Amino acid sequence: MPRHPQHELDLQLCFPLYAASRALTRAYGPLLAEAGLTYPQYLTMLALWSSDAPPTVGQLGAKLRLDSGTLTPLLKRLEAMGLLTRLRDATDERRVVVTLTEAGDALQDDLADVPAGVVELLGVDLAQAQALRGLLDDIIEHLDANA
Amino acid sequence: MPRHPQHELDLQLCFPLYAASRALTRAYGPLLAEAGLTYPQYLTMLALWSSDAPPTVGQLGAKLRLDSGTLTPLLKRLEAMGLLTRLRDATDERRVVVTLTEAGDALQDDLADVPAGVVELLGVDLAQAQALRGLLDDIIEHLDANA
DNA sequence: GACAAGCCTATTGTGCACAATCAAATTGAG
DNA sequence: CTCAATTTGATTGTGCACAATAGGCTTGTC
Repeated sequence: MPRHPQHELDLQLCFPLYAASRALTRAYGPLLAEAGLTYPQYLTMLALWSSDAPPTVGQLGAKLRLDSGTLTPLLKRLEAMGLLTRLRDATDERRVVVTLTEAGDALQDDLADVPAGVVELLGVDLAQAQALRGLLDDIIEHLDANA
Repeated sequence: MPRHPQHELDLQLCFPLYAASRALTRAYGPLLAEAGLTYPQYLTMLALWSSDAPPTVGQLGAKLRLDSGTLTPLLKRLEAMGLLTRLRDATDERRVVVTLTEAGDALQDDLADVPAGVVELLGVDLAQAQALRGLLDDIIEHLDANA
């Protein structure tokens, strides 16, 4: 046992959060492999599918909380797959606008059945899922505010 | 908006879990940098501090749910820092036993104040923390069981 | 219209995470 | 004892994540 109770708490909170995130990534891996996507790539596509207008790399990064150092190579891979285009904004050449191709948009239909149910995959009921989401959103907001 | 409601759910559950885990890693980063540790290295040290006897790489991996491909280089870095030793088990030379050095054991005192309070860092109260832990543990178990 | 400040993306380097593969050692059946 | 199956850790290769740095673009101010 650790000599310091805070470390015990870390082992009981930080570790489960870390491990659960990786376990979910692993669980999705095989489901997404068919479409040739990794889990971060899938989350990126989700963010794009839920966007009203083609976002810039910066806007996408804000949504996913990822910086350009992570997003740029990831987006280049998705571009190489023909799922999106990366084009400089003509009106502001600092910006790179990410636009779904037809194939990128169509992919959400192919992946419609991938999460046969996240809730079943996670083994929680809807109330637990909502509670979890609420807790996680609060934590994200709190951690980012104090960053 | 996505055309498929499952994708909406993924965005509301998978993404927060993913983002919260990374936000926590980022939050610990500066605190651990003083001691020269990364967040995964810190979790590994926590696991070692809480072990009764020096574990093998495999046992440590089972505890942290990390495979040897991840643990081996991580442990080599901790060994290079003088925090632990990696020695073949004489009775079964397939096994590598990980043993804390005196410095490795002493480090937990240096880091006693690092999580000035995970709970405050996360911005949740104790009841929420326990609820979160319970949910995450269930999810980890469920995901691993169906792996 | 020139210039300083701030914004935005790319690049570089380190360190996980994991799948796939390999090699070595133990175990167990005959 | 012998050999095949299993166990166990290392190695290799791809793909995030992020800090630090650099450089280009725009904007606001004169």
